[in-house]
Amino acid sequence: MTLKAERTTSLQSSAFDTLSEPVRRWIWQRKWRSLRDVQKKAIPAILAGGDVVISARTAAGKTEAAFLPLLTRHAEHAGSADGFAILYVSPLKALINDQHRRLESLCEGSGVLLHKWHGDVSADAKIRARKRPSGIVLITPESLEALLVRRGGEVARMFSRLDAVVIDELHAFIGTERGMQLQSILNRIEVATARDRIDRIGLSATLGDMSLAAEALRPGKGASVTVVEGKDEGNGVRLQIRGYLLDGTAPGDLTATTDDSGPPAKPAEPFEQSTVPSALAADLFRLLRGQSNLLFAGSRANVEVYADMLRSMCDQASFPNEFFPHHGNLARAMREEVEARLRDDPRPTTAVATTTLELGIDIGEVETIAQIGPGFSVASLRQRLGRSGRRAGKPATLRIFVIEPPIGKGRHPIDRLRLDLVQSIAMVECLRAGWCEPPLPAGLHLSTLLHQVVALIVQTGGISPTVAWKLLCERGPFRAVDKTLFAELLRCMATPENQLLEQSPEGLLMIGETGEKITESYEFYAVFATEREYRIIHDARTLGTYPLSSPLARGETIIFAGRRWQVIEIDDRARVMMVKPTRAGKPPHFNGKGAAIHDHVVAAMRAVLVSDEAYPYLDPAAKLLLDEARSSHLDLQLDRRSIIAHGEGVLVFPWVGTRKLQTLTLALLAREFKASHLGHAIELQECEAAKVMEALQDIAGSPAPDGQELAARLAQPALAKFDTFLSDQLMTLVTMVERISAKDLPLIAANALGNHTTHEVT
DNA sequence: GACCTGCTGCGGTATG
Repeated sequence: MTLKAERTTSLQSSAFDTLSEPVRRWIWQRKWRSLRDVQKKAIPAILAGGDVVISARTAAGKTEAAFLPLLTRHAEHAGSADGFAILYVSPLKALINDQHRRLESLCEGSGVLLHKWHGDVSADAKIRARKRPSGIVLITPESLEALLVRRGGEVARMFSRLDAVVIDELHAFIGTERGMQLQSILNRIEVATARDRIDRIGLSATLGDMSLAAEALRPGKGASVTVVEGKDEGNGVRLQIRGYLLDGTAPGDLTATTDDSGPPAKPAEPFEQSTVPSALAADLFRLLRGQSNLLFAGSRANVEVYADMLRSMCDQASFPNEFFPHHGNLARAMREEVEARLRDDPRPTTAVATTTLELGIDIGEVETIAQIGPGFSVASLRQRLGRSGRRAGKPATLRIFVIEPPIGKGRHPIDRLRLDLVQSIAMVECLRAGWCEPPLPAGLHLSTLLHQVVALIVQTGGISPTVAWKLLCERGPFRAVDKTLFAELLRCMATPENQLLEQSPEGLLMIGETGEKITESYEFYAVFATEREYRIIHDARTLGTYPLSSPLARGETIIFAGRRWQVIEIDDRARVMMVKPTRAGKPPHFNGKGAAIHDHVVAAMRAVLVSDEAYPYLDPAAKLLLDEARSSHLDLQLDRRSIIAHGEGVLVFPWVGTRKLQTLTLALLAREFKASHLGHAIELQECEAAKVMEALQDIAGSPAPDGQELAARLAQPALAKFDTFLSDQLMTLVTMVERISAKDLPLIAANALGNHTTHEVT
């Protein structure tokens, strides 16, 4: 059979035949042999009309799966200039630039205009698009917000002919402030154009439960969304977990360490960021050098430490460097250099990265993925794994490197349980079982609702409170906010201190003095909070940014952008730090906000400790560490109890996720225990096990509290961007709903009691 | 025990 005949056969699918002539011609020109699985499924679904979620792994052709049928639908209107036809929303400017390149020829062939629209696009290009609105717009949520706020009067004209909205990386929006804003904006567009429903197409990574993505695409009506899932066309997975101890110790020396005489041990301090076991350093160098990889180091500080270490190992061995840091505080130009080298340069390259390289930016194919420690979610483990194994016949390869504290006499039970290793195994097991974290249940999102009220007032010029509530909360995404709470929020916004809004004599909400001020600044459009930062500059080149809250002194040294520097000048007014190269350097310091591990993962950890399953993907050192963990678990009798005496105090293991652990800790603090949460356990100082059991039994047997008292104990810093405008009462309400789970408290306490009877603990 | 993302309209000056 000739090549052409072969292609004719495989392209003669019914899906292909339903596409418009220019779209089919474009596919021929690309010399595609056939449509990908996800495209064949998505085409009929999108041509039928209605909302669709398209889910498949990175690089499975989701973009074309959406645009081939959408352009077919658009064929008869092509060329008209009385409104945009398709709105594509992306969380990243870089992705808009990638997609513009991908769609250019397709749109040209179909006679459809294609507009890029984000902060780096010239005002001129935006004005031209606005004057004769037509075709496709690729835009960010923030630019879309700006368009609605600044050109409120033109919204109806620009979008009245809108056929569909495409949301890329839908999963990245779910459960976030930014996602709430996007849902609200799309709803505002539908209302402004008097359209009941404009079709939405969501492009998403595969989630454990796709109904959540459907609900995120069309809040309240998720059941009406068609979900299209692409078959995984991957080549299998190679997984390994490798164990390491800090230098001077070896795993497997358990007998010498169960001696409980002497003072009770404290858990090992978290490792100094700069401490990398020498065996781990040597293995990373040996396993990664000579090919292209991604090394996820866990934090920006660790990215710098590992990149600096591996670069100096290249130097010492007289090899050219092939390890480069990549994180959010590095200058865009430096990050793009690393991305371009991965994508286009034949030289082997390892990017040492944070989550910056998890999203869909085009970096081509890498051989292996490496990760330091268990990480924080199964979802991100899955995203990372999808970055390798895309070449024919090559499996995805992932190695997790786990560091455990050294063996010492009378180790703390927490250390003896090797929880980082156990968590790594638990996460891999969750991944293998096809589970990953669902997004958090919707919170109140009062910060973003406050923002949307201000934006809506500016967009419309004035609106009645009832209409605003119906639009934003009843029809829009802020479903958890009833009329009473909305009225309280409005009152809070109108106080003399806030002055965000005022009410006209006719009862319309109007913009207040502070409202005017904050909407004048371009900083208004984004709903997520950001830290203020210095720029770090060497020889007129910006290396990146550094938080104002971790100031450095003149003369201090720092590892940054994969090199070592000394601060020579600081300009606080201009917020600039000048640096020069030097030989010494300490790791940089960024402020993390804390991670939350899901209940399901912690339950899986306990299952790993209880079972005697041998996991084939453990290296010998990791096997020994798991043996230690299981022996310790038995030794501490944690198979039969969850409360153990330790020194002068008590340890409680409820085996629940971070949020519930935090809630139980608060409840114990409220009962005057000196409680603090520690890894996956709660430590209570200077108390007896029997007293703790009594308290837990009482909590387990009492009705769930409303959480106000517990929330009042917790610090309530303004976390979300507009929290500073909320009253104490509203802030406490947000804390109750979004940060603790009081309704589960009796169950958590019962869990912590396990199968104890009062006689078991002495 | 963490990470990431985004930005208008104007006035100034330089360049063709």
